[in-house]
Amino acid sequence: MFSQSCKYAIRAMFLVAQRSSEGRFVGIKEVAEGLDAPQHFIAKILQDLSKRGFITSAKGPKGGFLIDVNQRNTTLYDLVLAIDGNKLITSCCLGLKDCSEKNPCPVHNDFKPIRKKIHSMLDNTKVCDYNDELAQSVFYLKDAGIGPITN
Amino acid sequence: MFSQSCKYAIRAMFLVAQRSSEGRFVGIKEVAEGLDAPQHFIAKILQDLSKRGFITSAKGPKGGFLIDVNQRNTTLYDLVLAIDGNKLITSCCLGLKDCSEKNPCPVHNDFKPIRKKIHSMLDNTKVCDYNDELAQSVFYLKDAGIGPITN
DNA sequence: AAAATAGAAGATATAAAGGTCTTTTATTAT
DNA sequence: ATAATAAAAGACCTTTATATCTTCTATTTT
Ligand code: FES
Ligand code: FES
Repeated sequence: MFSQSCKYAIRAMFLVAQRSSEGRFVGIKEVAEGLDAPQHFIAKILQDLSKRGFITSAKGPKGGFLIDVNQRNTTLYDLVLAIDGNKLITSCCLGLKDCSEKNPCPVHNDFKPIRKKIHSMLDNTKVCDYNDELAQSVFYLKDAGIGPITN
Repeated sequence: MFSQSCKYAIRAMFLVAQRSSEGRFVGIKEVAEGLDAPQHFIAKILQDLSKRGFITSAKGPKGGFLIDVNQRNTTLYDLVLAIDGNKLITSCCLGLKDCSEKNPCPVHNDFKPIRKKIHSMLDNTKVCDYNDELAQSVFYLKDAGIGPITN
């Protein structure tokens, strides 16, 4: 569905949105650990998001990443569009070069409403929408560790 | 959404289902041309589908591929499952190792019904369901050629 | 000013997906 | 039988995605 970079980007944005909501910068190491993801790969992705203006960065001690007031309006679709492009929403599911009513593949009519739903869902979700749920562990951004063996 | 192999496989199955419905074998070259896809790549995919029993093959002159009466019940989900696995339907959209109610990511609840819809759609579509529409060019399996320039 | 911290940048490595090519084997028609 | 046909098989190549590593630069604290 999404590329690995895009999945990490979305999770990282959720995490930074939540942890930076009080104004502090969140270090890259903290992000990587919070997602259980490779640090350098996350760094690259966050730097890209920073260039695109979705996130604010600061170097040096006390530096890191932060999502400011304006950036809180970023939607998941903004992120997906920037990283993976619009192909998920606009390209033919079966790979025809042109997805349209003029040249529909056999599944075109079936997938159209599904893609619309995906699109509206992504478009209606902002990166700060789950700050509370994340704080309260209603939702997670990494897999729960291997718990006690439950025999 | 689907891997390139999977997209080709679905389109190839639709094409062979339609063109072999009168009992003749459809050559690999004809399939590749009918899909506007690389012949050797299609060959590899069809051979794999043949091994898995989704399609019947015959060597030599008048040989090719055919979908027999039993194979007409193959659904798109059968194909997707064989080629791409079940990750589209069962894995976390944001890449968590375990997608479940116990450890849900922030989009889990939103994506759950969407994935269910995709699954049921694929499960309810058989490879021979569009034989007529394909014959009548209601649906297409390759892009229409560059038509006359319409100034 | 010096040292420590932490992101920026880009080269490099690895793996997976996508695609091509050649040789072999089986079948049919002559 | 022989020649022609067409799939089977597998080696090989290319591209893209994913991940890692090293060096550089900016900032803060002491
Ligand atoms: S033409 Fe295939 S999804 Fe629209
Ligand atoms: S946990 Fe992410 S989709 Fe289920």
